[in-house]
Amino acid sequence: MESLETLLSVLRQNHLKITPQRRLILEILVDDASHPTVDQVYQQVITVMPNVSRTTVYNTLHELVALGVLIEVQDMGAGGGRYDTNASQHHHLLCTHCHTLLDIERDFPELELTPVEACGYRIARHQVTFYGVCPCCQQALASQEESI
Amino acid sequence: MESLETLLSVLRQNHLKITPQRRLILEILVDDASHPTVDQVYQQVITVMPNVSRTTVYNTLHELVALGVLIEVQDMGAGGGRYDTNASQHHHLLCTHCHTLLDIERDFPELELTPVEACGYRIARHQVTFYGVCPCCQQALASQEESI
DNA sequence: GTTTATGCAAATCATTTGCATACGT
DNA sequence: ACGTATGCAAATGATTTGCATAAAC
Repeated sequence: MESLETLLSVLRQNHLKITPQRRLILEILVDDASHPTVDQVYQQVITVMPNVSRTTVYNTLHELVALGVLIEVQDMGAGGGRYDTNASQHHHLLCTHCHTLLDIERDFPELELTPVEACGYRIARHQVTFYGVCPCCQQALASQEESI
Repeated sequence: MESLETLLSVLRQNHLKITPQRRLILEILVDDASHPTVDQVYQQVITVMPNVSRTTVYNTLHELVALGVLIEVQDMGAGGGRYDTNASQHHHLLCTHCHTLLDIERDFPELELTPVEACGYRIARHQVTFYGVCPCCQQALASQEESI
């Protein structure tokens, strides 16, 4: 996880202005490891600065993705993309029912494509997503079946 | 890849009616391994049956996903989900610039989470996505830098 | 002082919903 | 005949865009 100072210095290096809104959004992202959606970030933002617009949240998140310090995570089934400040190589475990997303901090260095498989692509990284049902939803599904 | 007959029999087994629209959508999916978007399927559909509505395409794709014969594929950056008839275990190689998506037919059976890592999740499958830049976009990016 | 960011409102794009009609079984 | 699927139009929801004002450098 990046520190707030690291993120701020990335902004400075790229000649982006450090506004109170951006600083707040960065603080939220650093503190929130739960892969928040744009709206979840926005809701946290307006509890502190009620006048910040969604546009600013979108702008800032897009800039951070372009700078490579934020990663966009896909969550099919739940509307809207999610964001992850953890730019280090890590992987995901997704509950296909409630869409809870856990980080898997282990690396899988053995995952390499052969040159033939890579088809000339210059490969930058890889991401593993495990799909399953979390303990909560296992219970919910079990009791659902009982009631049939 | 499933054959058209296999898909039709899945529909029959689930008491879904075989309408001309559904049959056409299935034919298109079987023939198109390029992970089409909903809209790309729709565009192909209306070249043959111009009156088919987007609603019907959405309905059919959702039903096929529910039946497990279609898989929804993530593609961040390009608007709209994409669909993959190849229900077998396989992985993806995505160009982060043009969003071309290739199938990697190799399996990675060594990818297993320890019980501790799985946190009680009942894991059903895993999916590896390699991110990189395709040969086309490598050229485009290189000539872009020259012109600076 | 210059450049960039913000916030608003309107526009856009993908997807969903409600419902009357048409069709497959 | 029955029940489901279709197609339309309208609703929704997320994201993007244009632009005048405000703020950071």
